[in-house]
Amino acid sequence: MYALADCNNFFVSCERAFQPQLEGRPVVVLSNNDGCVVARSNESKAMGIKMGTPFFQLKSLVESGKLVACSSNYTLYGDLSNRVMRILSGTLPGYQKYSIDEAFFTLDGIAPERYKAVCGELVRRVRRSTGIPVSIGIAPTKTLGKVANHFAKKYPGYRGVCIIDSDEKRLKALSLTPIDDVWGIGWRGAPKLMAAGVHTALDFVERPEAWVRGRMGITGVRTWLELQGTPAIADELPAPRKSICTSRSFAEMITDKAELRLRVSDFAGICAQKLRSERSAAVIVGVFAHTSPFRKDLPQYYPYQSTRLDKPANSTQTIVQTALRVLDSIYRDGYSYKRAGVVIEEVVDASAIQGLLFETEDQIELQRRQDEISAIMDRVNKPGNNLLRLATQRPGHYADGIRRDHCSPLFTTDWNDLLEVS
DNA sequence: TCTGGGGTCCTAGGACCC
DNA sequence: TCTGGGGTCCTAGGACCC
Repeated sequence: MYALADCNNFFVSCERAFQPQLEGRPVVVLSNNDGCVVARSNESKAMGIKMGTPFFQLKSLVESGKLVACSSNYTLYGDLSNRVMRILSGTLPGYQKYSIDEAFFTLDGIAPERYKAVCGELVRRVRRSTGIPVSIGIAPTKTLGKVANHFAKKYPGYRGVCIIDSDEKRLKALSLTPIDDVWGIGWRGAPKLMAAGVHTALDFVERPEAWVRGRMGITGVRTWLELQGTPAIADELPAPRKSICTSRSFAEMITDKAELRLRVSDFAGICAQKLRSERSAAVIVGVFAHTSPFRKDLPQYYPYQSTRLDKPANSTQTIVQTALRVLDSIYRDGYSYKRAGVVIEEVVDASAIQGLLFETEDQIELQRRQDEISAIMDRVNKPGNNLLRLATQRPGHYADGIRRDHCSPLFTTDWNDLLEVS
């Protein structure tokens, strides 16, 4: 059996953990630049506020006190996520992190009659220790675990834990689950299914496999199997990432090449840091820059280009230099850039890099020095600051240039700022 | 005026091989 | 007049997840 633990309204719950006055009030958390809604409390969901709503459409609600809006504070959320996951994985076996706020577990070694008691106690302990409400769904497949989790969240009677462990419960749950709530059925697929008369998860599993295969391919069949109770989604080993991307929208449009180079340097520097933190190296470095798709009155430009390194690397200097070279080749004057990013497209194990056939002593020595400098940067810099940086990078906090007018303090990780001051 | 960021997997079609 | 069959690999785009 699988257990899926999922934090309720996670970003909102993180804000509430340190601002209890937000409890019971309609709250939303906004994306970077206070752009749009990325998390909602139950109260703001009940007001009809949708995921992705642009913040400017909600300003009057906030100004009249009917809604509280928080800028996103990912340093805080990341820290609370670690605390929650530590507690969960200390008790349940088979930990597989799925996202910042949810993880799958297996229940191997726990007697089935104790599932409810063990998970119920865990829900209470996470709440008590971190302030974060979490729900647990238990079922024979991951997709059914998601279904069970929905019920655990929606109905207080479950006290945070819902189990699907019989065919009777499974079919009852599927009949009560709208097809667009099913994990794996996206916003494009759901309308098509509904047009074909499939409105609930039960309608879906009653269709023949060939019907599903023809319309939705192999991924649809997997979801179909999982809903029958047959596992079809593998347990992923914690594989290293295959690509890494650091990108941001800008608070203001950028029309100046020098300014754009500073931003791209920052993004490349963060990519290099991420690579080193997981002992990986980059083979392909790509850069994109976008104009705003919402400004139909301005000329649009969406270039992306990448380049292959002679030898995989993860030093800040190499990644930044390479990214800037790519930027120089795609940059065109006369456009207002709203967003840019650096993408590492091929990630390899840093401990197994092959040397070049005709590499000179000088090249080897240069790389050794760059790696040493990067190692020092990693020791001094903490997530969210770049105290030690290249001259092509911007001074200051990584969040500079990102609008966040409603940001909470770094309640749990304020030592970053203390270090910066010292 | 104002609209996020970071991933994975699958598929179809083209290029290439024999 | 008549023009094969069977593979692999790569890529771009679509779909999905949070």
